[in-house]
Amino acid sequence: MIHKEGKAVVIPTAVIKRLPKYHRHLGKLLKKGVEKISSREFGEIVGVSAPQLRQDLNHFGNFGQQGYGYNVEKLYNALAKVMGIEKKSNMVLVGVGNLGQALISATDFKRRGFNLCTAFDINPRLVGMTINGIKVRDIANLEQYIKDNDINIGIIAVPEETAQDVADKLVLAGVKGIWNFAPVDLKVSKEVSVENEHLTEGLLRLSFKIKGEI
Amino acid sequence: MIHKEGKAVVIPTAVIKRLPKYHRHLGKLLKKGVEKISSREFGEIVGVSAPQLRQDLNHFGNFGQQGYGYNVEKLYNALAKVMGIEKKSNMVLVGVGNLGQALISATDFKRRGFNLCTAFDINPRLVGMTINGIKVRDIANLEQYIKDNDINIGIIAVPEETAQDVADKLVLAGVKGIWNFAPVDLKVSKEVSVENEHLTEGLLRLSFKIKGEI
DNA sequence: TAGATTGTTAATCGATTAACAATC
DNA sequence: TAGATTGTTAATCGATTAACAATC
Repeated sequence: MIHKEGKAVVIPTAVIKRLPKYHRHLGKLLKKGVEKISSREFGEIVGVSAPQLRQDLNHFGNFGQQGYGYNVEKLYNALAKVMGIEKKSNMVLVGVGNLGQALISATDFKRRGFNLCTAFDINPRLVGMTINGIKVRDIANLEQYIKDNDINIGIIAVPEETAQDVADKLVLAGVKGIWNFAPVDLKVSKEVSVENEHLTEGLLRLSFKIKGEI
Repeated sequence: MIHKEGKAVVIPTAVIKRLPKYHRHLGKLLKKGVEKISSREFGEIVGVSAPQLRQDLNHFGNFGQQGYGYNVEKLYNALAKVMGIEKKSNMVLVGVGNLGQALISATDFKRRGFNLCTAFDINPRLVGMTINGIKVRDIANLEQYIKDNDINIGIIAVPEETAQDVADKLVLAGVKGIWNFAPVDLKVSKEVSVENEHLTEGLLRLSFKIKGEI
């Protein structure tokens, strides 16, 4: 629960969805050396209206300054804190197939405060290998590893059929969040958060837009 | 533009977002041999309310029957048609790095009416290879290939820095849609649709949910 | 026919935008 | 101080839910 001036506030889901985009663009501006930006300019960059941007940010605090705008670095750090990425999150990956290997090699989220500690697979040919500095372990050791290494996020990159099973194990071991790439709607106890990457859904939406707009 | 009873209707974006999920679950029900389903039962499965489900579907036609519910197969096919996947879409992939190779090997979207024809890369060590039956070609041939092979979707799996450049080339060659995996907001002419898979954004949302809900 | 469940209108809820006073 | 731009309230817009007549 977020608190603002002592009161508990529920953040609208629509706002939460936009925060990562704000953070990403602030990172780019920071890299470019931009010091300050107005809600109008920044709204244009991220594709939202200026009032919406101000509304969104004001759920978390008053980061701007009248007559000036927003300090890019300050806002960047504030949003990082809001999203809980100033302190790194430890993650494990389950499933070292093609997608799993791609995730091991991905650099984008490492830069954003996430730390992939190890990977697990059921395939004995993969177990023991080290890919891009990440050791692949036997899935039998999943629970113990999670408990011993302060892991709070599990990434699921296994086939559809075993995804729920892996999710159950992750929850049992005590992860707080699951980043799921299997095309399944996982059922987990409601203390655990799930974020689905149902890639094919994006492709179907694209198809709809193309074919529906003739 | 969708037409219903001769009138042009704009479909709310919120509805469009849910269609792929409906389609996926209908496919699963069909496989299970379920013949009919009520909006209440199906709503429970997909996680929306029964009235919302009926509202959503009625944007496209009256697929149900009072006192009976919906015929699973009929609805499945109707939605496939709505999303434009009864006729296969031809796609090309640009960027055969780790993620690109994972996409080449992905089976999920092949089942859903999408046909990956070939891949392109700039790296001479990859050009000429065949991965999982998909030939890797030199990116110099991108435009000609798209024009010659009735390609309407381009998949971008190249690094951030070159993504916009690739998008420009795809648009110039005449694709109608871009499925983008680079963490960039592409700028394209508005006749072309873009669907972004900004994976890290999902992870940041997950982090927010975990850290924000203490 | 009676029971079930849709299709659809009206009511509610939530999210976005407009407007402007506060203030740097 | 004057100009700029925020923070915030009120108005509008869009999406969801409730309710029920239509009908299989």
